[in-house]
This record gives sequence, structure tokens and C-alpha cells, in this order.
Amino acid sequence: MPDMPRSSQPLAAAFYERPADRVARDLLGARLVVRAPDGGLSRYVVFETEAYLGAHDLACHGSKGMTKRNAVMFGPAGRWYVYLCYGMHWMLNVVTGAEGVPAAVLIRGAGEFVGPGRVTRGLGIDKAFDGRAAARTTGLWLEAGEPIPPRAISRTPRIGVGYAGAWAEKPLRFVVDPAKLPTMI
DNA sequence: GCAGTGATCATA
DNA sequence: ATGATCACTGCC
Repeated sequence: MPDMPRSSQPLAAAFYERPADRVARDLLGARLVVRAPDGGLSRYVVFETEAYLGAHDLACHGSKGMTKRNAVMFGPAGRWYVYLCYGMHWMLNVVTGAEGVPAAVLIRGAGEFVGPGRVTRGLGIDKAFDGRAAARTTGLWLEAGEPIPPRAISRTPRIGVGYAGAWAEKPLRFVVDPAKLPTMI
């Protein structure tokens, strides 16, 4: 039986207690792990993220102050922030940075699921995870994965935040370009 | 290109 | 109580 690889440990709190753009970058290649009711684990490699930086970031929900919906963003890092968008799609975020700073990273793509609403639909994630820790105890967490070389990472403006003025243009979306990854097999 | 969908929030 | 908004998706 092989040793349990270090990468199967959940990412530690210190990983999340950093600025959201650093966390968003470093989550590329990480594995999103979900535990099924029967105890089985499924893992999905994260390939697309977006950073929401804090109260000064006009695209960030926290920029309008604390509300019942976004209160989790103001809390400690490493918790899930899940909310419903357009009445149909759950958005999965992980809170980052210092307590009191409303920052988070949106997971927009993982495994075979392309798009934030498809990730949550595919993994069965909904409001029940809002406010819970990204930890084994909650059945949904993140593990370190293979590092993604910088040349395989693209940065673009975030999707769907045109209302945010100059903040809509900031390159806070991070995407892995699979064609630029080292050859696998 | 745009309709669907409903919780959330500001306004009253 | 009401209306606008919305970090999207799927089908035209």
C-alpha cells in the first residue's frame, strides 16, 4: 500500500489567509474534493477561478457592505460562500484573507465542469454548504495538486461584472491553458 | 441574441 | 409590499 501522498491533505488555513488574487492563482491545479453520501470521494482539478478582493473592489459583493447573504465573506478564511445567481445557479466561493475583509475566490471550472453553475450542479453543491468550512468535516474541501507552470496560466477580466466600472477590467480571472501544460501520460 | 428563474436587497 | 438586480446557462 503506497503512502498517503501529502497532496491529499486539505489545504491549511494559512493557504486561504492571503489576498484573494494569490489564492485564486494558487488554486489552479488544486483538487476540489466532495464526499458522497456513501463515503466515496470524487476529485476535480480546478482550472478556472476569479478573485474578489475586498470592500474596495466594486465587483465584490462585500463592496456594498455586509448583508445577510454576504456575511460569510467577512468572516474567517477557508469557509465556503455559496449563493444563488439568476434564480438558478449556485456559485461556489472560498473566503480568503483576514477576518473582516470581504474577499473570496469563485471556482469557475473544475474537472469536466466548465462554468461556475455547472460545477455546483455537477457536484450537488447548494446553499447547504454556505458558511461551512472547506474541510473534511463538511464533506467538501480542497487539496493541493500538481503545480501549474506560470506559462500555462492566462489572466483575463472577470466574467459578468460589467457594472463594476474600472474594476471590471482588472485581470482577476485565472485560467489554465491545457495546451501549455507539460505533456501528461 | 435573449428568456428563464427566484432569492436578495433597497425603498416605502 | 414591491420592483430591480443578478460573479449564469441553454437554446433560438
